[in-house]
Amino acid sequence: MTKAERTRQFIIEQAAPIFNKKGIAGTSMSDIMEATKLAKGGLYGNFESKEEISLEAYKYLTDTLNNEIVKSMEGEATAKGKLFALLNFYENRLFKNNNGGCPILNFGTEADDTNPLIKQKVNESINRFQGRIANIIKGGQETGEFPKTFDADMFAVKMFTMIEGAILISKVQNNSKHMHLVIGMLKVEIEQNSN
Amino acid sequence: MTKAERTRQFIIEQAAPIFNKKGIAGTSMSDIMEATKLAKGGLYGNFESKEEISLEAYKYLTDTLNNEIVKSMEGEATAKGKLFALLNFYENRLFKNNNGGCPILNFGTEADDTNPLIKQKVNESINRFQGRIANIIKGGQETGEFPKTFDADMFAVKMFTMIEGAILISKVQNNSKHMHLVIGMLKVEIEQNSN
DNA sequence: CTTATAAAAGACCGTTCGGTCTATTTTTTA
DNA sequence: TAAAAAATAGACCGAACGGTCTTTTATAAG
Repeated sequence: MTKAERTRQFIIEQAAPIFNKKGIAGTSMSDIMEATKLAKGGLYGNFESKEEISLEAYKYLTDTLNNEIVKSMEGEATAKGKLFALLNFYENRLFKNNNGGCPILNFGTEADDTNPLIKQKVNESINRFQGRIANIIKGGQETGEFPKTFDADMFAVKMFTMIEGAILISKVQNNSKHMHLVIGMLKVEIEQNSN
Repeated sequence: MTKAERTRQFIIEQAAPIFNKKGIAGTSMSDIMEATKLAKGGLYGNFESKEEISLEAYKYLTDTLNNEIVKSMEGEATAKGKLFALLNFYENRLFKNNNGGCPILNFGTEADDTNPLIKQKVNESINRFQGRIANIIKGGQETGEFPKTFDADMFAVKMFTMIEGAILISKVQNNSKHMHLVIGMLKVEIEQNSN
């Protein structure tokens, strides 16, 4: 890893939570200069533009989230165990590290009417996250954990939308009350659909 | 209504969809000048700052949404009829008028880490919308439409979070597929909980 | 250790930002 | 319709914006 590669990665990691909190339009290059303690030359020597940094920041945020999710499900042998681990992860992570919440929610709402490139990336993230949930359920149907009548794709939509909605409410209300309620409801529904 | 009052209202109405699409940070006074065909003096003669316009724009967006919802439920005699009307409203409105989607979602995600005043207003909106759903269900329990075992507050949370999540996905994916799925699931659940 | 190369500093650029203020126009009142 | 009052135009302001470019500093190779 060359010096430039390390610096580039460092900039992305420092900028990511700022973009996630303040948005792309709301984040200035001087915000990133301050966070990284780098001057203009340090930033523009490693990136073409603010837009490029924001795109890399989004990728970094979702990749990190992805890795954390995979890790949280490690060691879970059953489909139900994986789903519960995933739900526990969302329930606990929300206010753990103060990095601005869900990047899909933050970047998605900003980009949908303004930024086609980011919008496309968010679209891919949504498909990946929802697909993961559906695949866990389908896996559970293979092993007989869940009945075939349990609609995996539909439940994935329900789970994903409820979690994102709960993140919105929890962030605005500064507490995890609604997140807890939502996670609780989802767990009940999974239990009810278990063999 | 004086001239100034009319102009003020006109500015709010023209600015509202811009803020809803581009966000507060992403909207400039020149955007509003262009939309209203007014010069600086016309805007600052009626408002203190951009922040004041954005606040009034948010109030206008949510008030309008509120009125449309009330109107959509007019003539519905039953609790179930009201809930279905509300669901149909969300299902149909999403891409009808291209005004940027749900202001609670848009302003909430932007304001949660940056703008305490707007954040507080969004918080109130969430309570109002959720409270309305819960009250409809509780009304239906009074008349015997719904069993007492139907948890009104919990279902209100579920309905609200699923709708907001579906708006996010639908906007990012440029189609109503997920909104239709979510509305369908919610209707099924209401039916299942009907006497 | 010297030298070629790579990376970062920071002065500088034009533009746009939110906002002010006076001159002018429009509206209202008498 | 004339005068007073209210409302808007638009020139102007300093600051901050994203971005460029030359100089300086740090790294890496011989």
